[in-house]
Amino acid sequence: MKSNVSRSGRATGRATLADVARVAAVSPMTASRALRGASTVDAALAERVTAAARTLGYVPDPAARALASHRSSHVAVLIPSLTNRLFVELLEAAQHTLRQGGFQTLIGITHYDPVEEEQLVREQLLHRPAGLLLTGLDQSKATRKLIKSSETPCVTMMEIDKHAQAFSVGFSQTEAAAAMTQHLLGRGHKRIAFAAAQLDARTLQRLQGWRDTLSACGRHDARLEWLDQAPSSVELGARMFEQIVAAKPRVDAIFFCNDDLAHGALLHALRMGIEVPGRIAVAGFNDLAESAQMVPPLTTILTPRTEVGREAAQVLLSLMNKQRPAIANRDLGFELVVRQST
Amino acid sequence: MKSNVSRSGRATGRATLADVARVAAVSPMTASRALRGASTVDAALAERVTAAARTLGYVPDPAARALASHRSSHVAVLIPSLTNRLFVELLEAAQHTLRQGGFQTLIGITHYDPVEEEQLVREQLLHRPAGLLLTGLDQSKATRKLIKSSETPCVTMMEIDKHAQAFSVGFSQTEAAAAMTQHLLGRGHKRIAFAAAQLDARTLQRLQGWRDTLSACGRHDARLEWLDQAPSSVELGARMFEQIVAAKPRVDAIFFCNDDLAHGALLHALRMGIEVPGRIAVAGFNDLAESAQMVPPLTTILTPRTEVGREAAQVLLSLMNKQRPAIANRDLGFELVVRQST
DNA sequence: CTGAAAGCGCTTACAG
DNA sequence: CTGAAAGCGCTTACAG
Repeated sequence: MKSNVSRSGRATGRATLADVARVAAVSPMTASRALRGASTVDAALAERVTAAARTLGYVPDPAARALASHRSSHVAVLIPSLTNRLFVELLEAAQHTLRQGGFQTLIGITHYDPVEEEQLVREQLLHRPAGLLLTGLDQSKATRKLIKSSETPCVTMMEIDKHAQAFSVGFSQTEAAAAMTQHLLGRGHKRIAFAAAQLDARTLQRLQGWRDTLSACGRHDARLEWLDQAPSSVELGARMFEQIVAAKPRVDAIFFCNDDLAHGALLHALRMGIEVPGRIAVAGFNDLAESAQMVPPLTTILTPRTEVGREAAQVLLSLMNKQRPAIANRDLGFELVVRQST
Repeated sequence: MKSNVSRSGRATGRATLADVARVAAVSPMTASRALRGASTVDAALAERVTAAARTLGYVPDPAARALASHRSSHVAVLIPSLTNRLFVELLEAAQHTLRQGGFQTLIGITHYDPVEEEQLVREQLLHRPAGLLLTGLDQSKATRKLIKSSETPCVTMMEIDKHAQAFSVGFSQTEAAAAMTQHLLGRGHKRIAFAAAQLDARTLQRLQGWRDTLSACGRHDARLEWLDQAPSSVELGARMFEQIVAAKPRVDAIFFCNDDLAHGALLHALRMGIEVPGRIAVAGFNDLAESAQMVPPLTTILTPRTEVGREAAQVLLSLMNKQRPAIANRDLGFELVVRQST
């Protein structure tokens, strides 16, 4: 069969669409259409084409396709960080689903910075990605405009766009934080602090959920907002715990904006011999793998990041396939996981 | 300036090389060469070309370049897993360096399986990546052949290829494990177990380092090899710790093949009220961020994964630039970090 | 050192 | 429903 494959000076030796067409005795156009599953092709011809492609081991050249169609088989996934495991799991799920759909995943790290995000989107757009997966809804105006004018399908992950300006898959960060705060109140805690790092948009939404819930029952105290712009880490959680305990001795519960910080707090409590939850309760957010193993096991919010990554990729897949998804904004919810730390 | 940009029916509106050439009053070939930094171009002409490109905001079309040159601006990075943070840090460092070199990073997950790796390499090669970054040295014969015959530059990460069949950047897993075992012996521990999960090539090399060191002083006992093929996790570490303590009460130190397992062990010791290192010592491997925060802080091996990712990308960058790196195999070493758990 | 020609392998746009 | 022509925007290979 190799003899059917053209081999001019600059060719690669791989079977081309022209080879397939020749073997199937149709024009390259018909072969192209048949291989892309166009319904306008006669069934018998399509059959011959796919058979020929199979025999020749034909694989379309992505570069040629991209050049002619102005669309690649790459999807760019932009996440804030790879240090936070939340985003790693998001990326992993998205990558898996995209691969099954026949797309390659390009990664970009925004470092939680809308300006860097804009820069990355600009770069990616030059490569004409088939689609874009972004994290959160805090894109700059320029970013949105770039995407819109490029007509590149785009889905955002982790938050819900209530105004439905974009396709989004996520859950309500505010409601999740409110649910945790409500749980702490239900446990009888009176002075509930909120400790957060990084202070990205989602963290601030969690702060809002905590504020709203406590305000509603007259328990909000702005002095119990413990905010630090530094990146989140186990070590920072330990430090925050120590500071809060020292500065606000009457605080009886701390709601950390994520599990990493809460892990640090639990470990430091162990080190200082402070009883959790007896003396002070500790809650987290995300439910990372370690949280159930902590001493004591951590009460937290289970966030559906794997489902978010998968669903977002699925929605993007249908958009890239020129189909409008039924729901522009998918709310995947969250789950309060009560363990022994509260 | 927009008026200089060609706009036929199918064009994108972006400035093309032909536009640049026209403005610079040279041929497209000279423009092409000048923009790629070819030294064979007259300095004055090159200057005119770059000026024209700047004025027009010219950006080369990656698809066209790939189609004509059979080489894309993508580098595929294949790692075993995104669950193990070691590889995430490796990926992050490589991605960062590649981006600075003007390349985009495509990710592929092998799930520790040479067959899946082969499949991924095959797929990636169809897209004609500019280069390949692989993890470890346990590629299948077919994988090596595919890469070789495609003439794609390739660098492996994490291990050192002593036989120099490939370009590699890493360190000796065996020696690192030997150093830890030696440390435990030096602390006076007599019955040192080795507990491992996943059992990939690198884990087995660590096992070997432990075996060799103990055999050398007549202390090797095969019954103290606690091996489990399951993926590594904090939870599994806790379970292994419990099992070893129950089954082998005279074991006075456990060397876990990675920090995740060791974290689980330390947490479980806390839960069971077993004193570490008094009753039994615990050591890990990798030095993840949490290790210093554990109770007690974990003794472990600091592995240079960030440096490995960066250096490997750097070596690949020079290979893609047709330069041979000075050293085919870079040994980046490791560091024994002694804390309170041993 | 520079350039005219041809080609990479597809798809768009238009006819029929 | 099918196809001949042209084109996407670069680079290779060859001349000069």
